Amino acid sequence: MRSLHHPDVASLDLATVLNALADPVRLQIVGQLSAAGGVVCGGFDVPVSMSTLSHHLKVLREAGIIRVTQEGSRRRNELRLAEIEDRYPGILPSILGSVRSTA
Amino acid sequence: MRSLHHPDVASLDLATVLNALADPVRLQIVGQLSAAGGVVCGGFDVPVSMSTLSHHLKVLREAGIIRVTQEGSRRRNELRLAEIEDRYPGILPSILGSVRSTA
DNA sequence: TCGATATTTCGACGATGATCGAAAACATTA
DNA sequence: TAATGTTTTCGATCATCGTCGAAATATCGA
Repeated sequence: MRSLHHPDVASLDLATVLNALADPVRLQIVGQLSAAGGVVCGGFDVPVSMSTLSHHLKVLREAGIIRVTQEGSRRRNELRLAEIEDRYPGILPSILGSVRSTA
Repeated sequence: MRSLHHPDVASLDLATVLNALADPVRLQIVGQLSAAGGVVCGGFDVPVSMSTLSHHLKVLREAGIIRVTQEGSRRRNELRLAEIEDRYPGILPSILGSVRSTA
């Protein structure tokens, strides 16, 4: 398979990161990833088609928020929690906290 | 003058708030508001025209991030720091911290 | 009231984005 | 290799967004 590109932490852009999180569906996705410990694959509970979900996961990956790894015939998505915390301290935890209390 | 609408804290939407912050120019604006203690009016240092700046301020206001008050012939813009902190704890401080260290 | 200053609104334009279904690509197993 | 299940890509559509200049609105001072 074609290797997936994950931006280095140092090259992350704050506006890009925030933009990736500024969508209801993507907030659901990161919320579910956070709740499931980042182990969920394609079993997200989102109100969009599979192709649209794939698009959102790509946005999150290219923004540096999630890491995608092949696992058999599926793909595992996990939050890059520690890395983003290193670059933008506090942002992801506070958003995840609000996501979980709101959704 | 027509009274400016400011959404109540309880009616804020997380995706809307994040979307309002997910723009380079608007990040500059909130960064300057934070640095100036939220007292700056139309004297922002941004690389866009006056009408575009006005548009960005409207987006921030309608998202609930800033409060705009008339002050003579000018308008004062200030961050709704405490209110947003009450609704979404940690988000704005962490973003402001990253904005100031990046910009 | 008139003029100057500050800000917003009004089109308009080009770019980006969310969405879908269908088709293609990939990985596993028979 | 063929069949199956999972995910992505493609092409298209419709909506939203950032930007500008010009015109309109609002406020203050002479």
